[in-house]
Amino acid sequence: MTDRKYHHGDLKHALVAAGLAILEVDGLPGLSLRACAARVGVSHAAPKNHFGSLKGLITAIAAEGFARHAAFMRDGLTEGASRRDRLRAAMLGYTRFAAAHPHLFELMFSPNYPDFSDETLRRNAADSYSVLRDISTGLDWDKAAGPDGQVKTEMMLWSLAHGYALLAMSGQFSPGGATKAPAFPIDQVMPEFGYRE
Amino acid sequence: MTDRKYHHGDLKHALVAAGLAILEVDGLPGLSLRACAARVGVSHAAPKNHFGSLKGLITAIAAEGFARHAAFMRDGLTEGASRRDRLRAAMLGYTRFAAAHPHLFELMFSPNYPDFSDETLRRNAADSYSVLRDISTGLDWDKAAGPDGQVKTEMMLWSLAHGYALLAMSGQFSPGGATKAPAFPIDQVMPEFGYRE
DNA sequence: TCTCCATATTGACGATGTAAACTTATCTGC
DNA sequence: GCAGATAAGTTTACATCGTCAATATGGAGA
Repeated sequence: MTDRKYHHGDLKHALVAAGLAILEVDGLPGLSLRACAARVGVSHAAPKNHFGSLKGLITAIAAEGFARHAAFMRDGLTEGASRRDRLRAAMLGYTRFAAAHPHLFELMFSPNYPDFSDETLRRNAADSYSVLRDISTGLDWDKAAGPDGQVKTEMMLWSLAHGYALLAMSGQFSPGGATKAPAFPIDQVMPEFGYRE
Repeated sequence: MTDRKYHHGDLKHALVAAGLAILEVDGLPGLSLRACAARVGVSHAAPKNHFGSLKGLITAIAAEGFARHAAFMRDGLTEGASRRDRLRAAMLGYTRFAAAHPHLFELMFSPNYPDFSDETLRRNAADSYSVLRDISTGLDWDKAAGPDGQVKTEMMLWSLAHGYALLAMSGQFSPGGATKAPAFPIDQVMPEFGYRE
């Protein structure tokens, strides 16, 4: 059992971890199959056996990203808090995740990179979406009338969080420079709702 | 004066036009310096003289994209209509542009590709933003109190439009498939405002 | 122990962005 | 009108990337 085995043992997870680490440091342009393989200490063609192509690896990374995204949002939700506070906490979690991991966030929602028909990716993305969905049930606002009010409320909250996250990320809310934080966090840019407890 | 001149004459604009055309057909992955050069009928290194690098060409394409984006939004704004209608028209214009030119829209807001410190890009983006800004002045809603109410209103509207556009574009609002249109257009997912005419 | 097969390696190919050296046409000053 | 300067395009070359085919390795089951 040498330090450098021919069979890695858990190359699949190791490559995803390497990809996540590369994203944090070099961003999307630095993410390549060869770079991930090199970081794990494996030949450049090894990833092909586990993920068919670059798209496959990126899809796996995106799936892991959605899992972390959901966990990030759930982190601020203490069960006892009011509905109002929990909704705000989830929205803040959404945007804070994007600010903390901008490149991963961009990869997750980039129409080109991941394969959105992948089963685990769909499941993790749906789970992440369900955090906002669960909290937004029964919110009262002017568009929430009729059988589609729930869907419309979800669409609005998700759009708001997603748009804010991306625009803040690309520096559009801070004309002085992309590194500066936006003037107001998202909970100061949300409409008020009536909360049926 | 042959048909095939050594000096193209207007290569800079021709390359941007070629890039836009390639985007419509092949999307972002098909956009490359060499592909644009080939489409114009010029050697693969010719673009280097006008744009320093791929980032330079992409920045020019994004700037043109913002100009078209602003025009798209302004198209629905008839001067006589009510403020309420104009706001809705601008929001619909925002999302419809993204639906009509998804790859260009993605390029415009991708944090990696364009150089957001470029002067014309900043100017065109600011002009595009000003369409929403102008319409949203003086809207009454619960967060619009105080000296920052105007900024918060702009941030909310922009975030809402942008998030909706991106999520709809990547098929997140239509679980059946990315090609299907979302169930509700954005004007049915917006909060109501008080309008000070 | 022997065989099968998933796993990893090596080498190669075409495509891409970029750089440097070179060529061609247009412009400028006389 | 002409000669040098300069802008605009070409050619060649190189490193890197994703992908493929052929090969090597070692563990699992008989």
